[in-house]
Amino acid sequence: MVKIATWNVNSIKARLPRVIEWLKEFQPDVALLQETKSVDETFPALEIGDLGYNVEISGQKTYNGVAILSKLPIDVELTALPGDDTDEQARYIEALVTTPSGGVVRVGSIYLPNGNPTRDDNDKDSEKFRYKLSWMDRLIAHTKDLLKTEDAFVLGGDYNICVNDGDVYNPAGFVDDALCRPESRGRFRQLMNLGLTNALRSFHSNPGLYSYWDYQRGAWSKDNGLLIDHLLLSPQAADTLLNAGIDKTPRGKEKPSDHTPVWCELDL
DNA sequence: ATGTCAGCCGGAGGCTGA
Repeated sequence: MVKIATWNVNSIKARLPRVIEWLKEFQPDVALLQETKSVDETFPALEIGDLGYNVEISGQKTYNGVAILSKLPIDVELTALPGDDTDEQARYIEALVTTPSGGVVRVGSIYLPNGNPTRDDNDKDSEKFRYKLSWMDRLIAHTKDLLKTEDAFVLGGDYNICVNDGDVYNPAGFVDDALCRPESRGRFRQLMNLGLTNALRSFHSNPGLYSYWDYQRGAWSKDNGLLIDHLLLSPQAADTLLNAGIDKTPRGKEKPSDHTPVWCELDL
C-alpha cells in the first residue's frame, strides 16, 4: 500500500514544525507540497531528509514553489509544466516513484494559478485569469500525453478550482471568483473527462468537505471553507484506489497553513 | 472584532499575493 497526500503548506520555512510533526504522525509515503515559497538552496531538505524522505524541489523566490517528498525511490521527470518555455513560475514537478512491490507510480505536484485580480484591480479578466486558463490548457495537453503512457499516475495539488457549488461554503459570494467561474470549471471538467478519477469523490460524495479555510474572518472556526485541493488519478491508478480522505488535523494547530492535506491510498 | 499570514526590502512598515 502506498499513501500519497497533497498539501499546500504556505511557506515551507514558516510551516516546518507543522510539516515535520505531520510527516511523523501521518506517515505518507509520498507528499506533494505546494507554495513552498523557497528557492531550492534554502529549502529545509536536511530536516525532512532526516525523517527518511527523498526531497525533490522546483523552487522560486517569494512565490509559488512545489516539492515531492518520498520515502520510496524517486526519479524526477519534469520540473516545469510543458507547453510554454517563457513561464518562469514554479508550479509543477513530476517524478516516478518505485513502489514496494516493484511497480511504478508517476506523481505530479501541481500549484495551479489562482487567477483572481490584484487588489484594487476590478478587471476580472485580468492577465492573471488568462494565465490561469492557459496554464490549465497546458495541463490538459500534458495529461493527454501522460495518458498515452498507460502509467498509473496521480496528479495532486492545489487546483484553485471549486468544482461545483457544493465545494464552497458561500456559493453566492463566489460567482465571479476565478476559483468558481465557468471558464475555470469548464477546463477542470475537460481535464476530468480525459478519464481521470478524483480520489476523494470516489469515497465521499457529500457537499461541505473542505481543504482550505481563509485565515480571515474566523473562517476555520465557522467552517467557512473551500475544496480546492485534489488528487486526480489515471485509470491505471484508479484501479488500485483503496481509500481517500481529508486530514483536517493540521489546520487546527498553532501557526497552521490555510490548507490541510488531502490523501489517498493505492494498492501498489 | 469590519477579526490573516508570509515574504520582500531594508532596517519600519508598506506592499504583494493569496
